[in-house]
Amino acid sequence: MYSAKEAAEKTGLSTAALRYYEKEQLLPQISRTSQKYRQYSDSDIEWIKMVQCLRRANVPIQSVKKYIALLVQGGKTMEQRYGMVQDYIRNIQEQMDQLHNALALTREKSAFYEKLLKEPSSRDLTYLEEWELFKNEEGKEE
Amino acid sequence: MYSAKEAAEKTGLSTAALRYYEKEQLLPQISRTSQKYRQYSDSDIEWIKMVQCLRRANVPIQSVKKYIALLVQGGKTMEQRYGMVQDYIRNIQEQMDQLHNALALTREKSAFYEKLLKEPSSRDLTYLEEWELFKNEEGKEE
DNA sequence: ATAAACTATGAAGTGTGCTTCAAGTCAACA
DNA sequence: TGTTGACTTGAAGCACACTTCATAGTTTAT
Repeated sequence: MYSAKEAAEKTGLSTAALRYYEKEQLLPQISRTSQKYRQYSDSDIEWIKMVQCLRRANVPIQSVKKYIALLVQGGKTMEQRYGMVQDYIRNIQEQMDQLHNALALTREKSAFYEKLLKEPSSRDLTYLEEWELFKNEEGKEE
Repeated sequence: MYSAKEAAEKTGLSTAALRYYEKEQLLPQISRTSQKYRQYSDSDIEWIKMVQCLRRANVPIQSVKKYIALLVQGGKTMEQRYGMVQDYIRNIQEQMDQLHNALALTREKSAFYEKLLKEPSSRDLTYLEEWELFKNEEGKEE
């Protein structure tokens, strides 16, 4: 069993965030010592890590809450949960697509700068000139 | 040249968002018709799309603003901009890692549900049982 | 035994990124 | 001519995800 502080250290969340998650019902019942202090079990920590994993994929707290509510309701909600998980997967894939595009753009920019930084003459480019040059570079790729 | 509404349609942003971006100095000077209405050029639209690309990669507005301010200052800030782009790249890669993890988790969950949904007996699982089963499944993967 | 450190609670505050509102101007059509 | 409809502005409002604060009780170390 872990204290609030230990749980925070183990998960990388603040104790305030852990309390917030609990209040928002993203966590199962966290047991208490002598009716006062929270005690996080290993299983609680695991659960929190799962929530964190979803949160890092930008799943809204309300959605996680809904998923967990269904989970607690048990087996009869399995189809619904399956549906939610499918939505998560689609959403994550879409985000990866966007990141993929942004990575391509920034890598092109990076390569562009690397090239220009080798030519001292390019130091006097105005932003309009740079923009035009960059757009031409982009065009070349395909 | 495009009106506010047309620019909004072309970019998928609202006219209010376009004005907000302009106010926050994420866009170059947008020209005006007869001292009043905005006119977006093709080049403006391109610029907006670049901003959108960065925004979709969760680059904060203040960071885009800073990058653009450097860009306008010209060639002498090229190293700084190069540095910013490197940071963007690292950040995007980190986000992709997180999404990768979340995708793995959700795909496992999905596969788990697909298996369970084939067995009518599993309909009566409590969430604790499901959780245990799922954690065991996870362990198996490696 | 008392200070330092930790925990509790509810309520209020914060930062980000827009959206919505209020109040007015401008252009075009019926 | 007047009434839509698109545009303008600044200001206020909102959703989200926490964080911080004020206040108070508990535990631990010296």
